[in-house]
Amino acid sequence: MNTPPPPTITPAADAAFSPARPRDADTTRQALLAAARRRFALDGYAATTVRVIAADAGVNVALINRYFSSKEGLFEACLAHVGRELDRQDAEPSSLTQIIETIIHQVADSPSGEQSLQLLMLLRSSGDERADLIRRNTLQRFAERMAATSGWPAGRSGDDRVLRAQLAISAAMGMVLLRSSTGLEPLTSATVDDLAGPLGEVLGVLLGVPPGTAVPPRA
Amino acid sequence: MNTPPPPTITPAADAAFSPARPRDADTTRQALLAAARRRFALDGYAATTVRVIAADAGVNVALINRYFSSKEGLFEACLAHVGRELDRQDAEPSSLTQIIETIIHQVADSPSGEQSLQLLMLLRSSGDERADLIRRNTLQRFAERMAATSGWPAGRSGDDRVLRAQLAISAAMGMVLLRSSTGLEPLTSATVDDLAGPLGEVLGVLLGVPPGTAVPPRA
DNA sequence: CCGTTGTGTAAACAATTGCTGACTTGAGGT
DNA sequence: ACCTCAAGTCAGCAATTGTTTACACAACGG
Repeated sequence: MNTPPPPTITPAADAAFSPARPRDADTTRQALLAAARRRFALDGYAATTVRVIAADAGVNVALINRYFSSKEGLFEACLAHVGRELDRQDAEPSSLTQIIETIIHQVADSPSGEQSLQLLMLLRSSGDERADLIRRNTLQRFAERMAATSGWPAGRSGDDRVLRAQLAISAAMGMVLLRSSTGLEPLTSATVDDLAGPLGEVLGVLLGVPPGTAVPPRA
Repeated sequence: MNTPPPPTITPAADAAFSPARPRDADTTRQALLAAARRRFALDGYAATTVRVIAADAGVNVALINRYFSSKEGLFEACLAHVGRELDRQDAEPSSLTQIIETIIHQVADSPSGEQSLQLLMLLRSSGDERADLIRRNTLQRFAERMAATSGWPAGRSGDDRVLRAQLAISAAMGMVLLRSSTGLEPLTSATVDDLAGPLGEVLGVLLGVPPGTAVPPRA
């Protein structure tokens, strides 16, 4: 095959040498998870090879199969991690404007930052049924929590609120994806302050911020 | 390798038998382009194999290399096609609400419809420099045309208008992607009428539809 | 009628993929 | 000190990838 070198944005953690890595299974598991998460999120599942992940983590390839059974297993573990992280993030009930604030920070973060990677992972598919289920469930919980907090007055059906929440999520993820996968300017280089305004308006419109209530123009 | 069968949403055009396909080079070229476009858009570049594309088109694998030099070449051709199609689509200057109408129809179309596939292609990357350039240029033209038509009064810098146009595009593409790659409900099964409302509001906010001017609630 | 040219097919190639087995190596308990 | 077993390495397999090469078939001009 001659697939071009993966679109690696980040040349990977330079784990070229760790003079004497302590033999800790849990540490290497975390290293593999972190490396895999980044690669899967940025390059996609199919374009990511287990050898690259192992190299990023500074670990032997065989350990992926030892600790996660397969490439699929590693992918699922990444997805599960993102799910937990996303749940934890907005565990306590917060106000609508707080949620919007959170999302803005999540997506306006560097396109290759940890926050963005989490959202990107939810767009990546391995074609595996079980992995797709995890992904769908995570998105579903995310959307429903958002819909529950949305500020729509009575008269709007629950389904419509969930739909609008899902649209809000898709808008946020679309932005992150476009920023990370294409070098589109000025979008890619935009700062949080640049994005907070329009993004706040979009989320406000979708989640039903009362017309008067201005979304905080900047962080 | 043991990559699971590609996430093929569509089992592909059942080109199993064409009793006597006329030997027309141009026809097969188009067939390959159409099949490749669908696969690339829905499954991504890396997850799509040339053999599957050829099978979809009902032709031999070697013809891909004959007519497009390589898998990369075929991908570029798909991208170029999308670029032309997108340019053609909004060639004549139209009003802001017309543009919004067009986008709504483009994205609210079936997630695996031709219109949606075009947008999805712009999110797919092969890692090749030249292909990525085509993609970026297409997006750039698209965004700038949209920004030029946006209804913002003076006082807003040009850069901000382009940024907002790019955000509009990313929101639209995010929605299409989420609809096609996850089975998220009710988003995936939503009809044009369901989506036209919220989508119109989002695009209106980003592109500067004057507050009074209600976006047509439905097609 | 035959040959030439363009179109399509088949079989094989080298490279890469995910994965496995047998092996070293190291750390901790007694 | 030694022994044990988990942690890590290495070399290689079987399958799949993109691509190429040599060949078969159909149309068309002479």
